[in-house]
Amino acid sequence: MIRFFDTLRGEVVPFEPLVPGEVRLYTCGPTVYNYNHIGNYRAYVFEDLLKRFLVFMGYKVVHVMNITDVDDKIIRDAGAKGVPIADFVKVYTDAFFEGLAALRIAPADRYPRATEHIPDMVRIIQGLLAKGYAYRKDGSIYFSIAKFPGYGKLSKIKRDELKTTSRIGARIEADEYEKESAQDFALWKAPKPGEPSWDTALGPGRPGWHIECSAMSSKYLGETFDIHCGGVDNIFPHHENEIAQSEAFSGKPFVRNWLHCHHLIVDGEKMAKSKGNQYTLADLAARGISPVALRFLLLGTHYRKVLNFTFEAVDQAKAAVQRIQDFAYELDHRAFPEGAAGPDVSRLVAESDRKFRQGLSDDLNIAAGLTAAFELVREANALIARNAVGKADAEVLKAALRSFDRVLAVLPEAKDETLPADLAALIDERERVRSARDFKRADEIRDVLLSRGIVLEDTRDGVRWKRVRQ
RNA sequence: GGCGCGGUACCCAAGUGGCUAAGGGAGAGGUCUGCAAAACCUCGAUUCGCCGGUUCGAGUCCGGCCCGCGCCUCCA
Repeated sequence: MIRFFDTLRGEVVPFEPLVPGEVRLYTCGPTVYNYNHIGNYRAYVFEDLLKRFLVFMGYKVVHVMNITDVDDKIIRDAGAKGVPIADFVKVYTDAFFEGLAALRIAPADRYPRATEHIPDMVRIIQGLLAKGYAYRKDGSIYFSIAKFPGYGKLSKIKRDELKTTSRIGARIEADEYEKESAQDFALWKAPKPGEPSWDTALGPGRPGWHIECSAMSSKYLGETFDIHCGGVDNIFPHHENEIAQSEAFSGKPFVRNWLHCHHLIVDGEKMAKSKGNQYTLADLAARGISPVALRFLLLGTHYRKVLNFTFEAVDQAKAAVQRIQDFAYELDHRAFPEGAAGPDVSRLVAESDRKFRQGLSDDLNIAAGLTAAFELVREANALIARNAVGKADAEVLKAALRSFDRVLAVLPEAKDETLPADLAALIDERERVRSARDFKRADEIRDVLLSRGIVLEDTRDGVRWKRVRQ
């Protein structure tokens, strides 16, 4: 049985999708006004783990992730640069998708854009007006949270405390706003000069932030769907407001399971532009950090815990990934004796598979999952060292490792990589001088290859090479 | 002030009442090797932020305290 922590209920609960065997998943995507930093990607990697695990467990997953391509910051920053919004947004949207691919995040089924769903949002806002949940004020339309009794149920905030419990220094004076209540939020914003505006049945203007997710999730996943994810910072106000809008409009429960990922900090401190620790993938690439090592690092801390990013932890993640990759390499390249699969390997594979499933089924306990995966690696290596693994065993182990990797996604994609001719020639030369016992020259060649990212291993079956990332 | 997460070996990180406190990294010793690499074997917390309490028994439950971090109107 799979169990997840549900933010709304505040406890770990059995996971039961609305339609057996199928999971409808909505994950909050980026607002494309800047390059994503590793904190953003932590959330996406967590969602990838969730989705890959569900697929691994046999579910069909329909995954939708929004792209917010109109909002205050986009308008502000595009304006400051003097760039058309469409061009401005494209740069960061493209970078976002590159980042997903680099981190081996399995693509969603759809990436709906806010600007392409204005009519869907208008329809919901019209409905909310008709039902009395929304009101007009100076060309804008607001949602009245007083009309929605369940307001605050996700974030555990009591409506009457909202006014007084705001962070010190950030209190909101009701009269600064043109709303009936300071806590009401905008569904539709009146047009302003220089801002994008749509002419709709509501009048001219642009959508508020929250309404897009209500519109696009219900359009593609239904008015009630299984899982909605995001960072903890989205709990309030974003997801709280989504619930209010969606449930007020449809009269049905919006989401069955809310999963929120905690934040990433760097060297024990919150990321901040002023601290210069808001790393992007490009920043890390410039330091020679491979995306797969980063993926493993982001994956390795349970999603409901704060992840402390350090460069030491990156090195450790890299070493751990290397261990798994080396094991796969061994299975692919070692000359195993002929023979049928033996009971030791079968038992090992069955046991680690059981632990892997059981671990991740427990609210995505990734540590338990990784323990199972490393158990397979360690025990199989021990059997190999004792010469107890035949060809058929190796195939069974390979299949098991590939199976885990459907979730972890850290193994090299394609093999059969060919070595540049000059490097291949060097390896041949080294073999010649080695048999002539000219070890000085042999070691020189090894150093040359290492500087090109190639490690040589002399085995009983001959020399072999592999690539290492710096 | 409200809501929430966490303090377990040098580092990362499981474990939520009971066999010898997972796993990974780093480290030490050994096997193998021309030397390496990889792999394997061995070692590594009498102890789980601190103080009380409950219990035959607590890292695990209860109370108190200390420390770190996050969210509280648009930041994943």
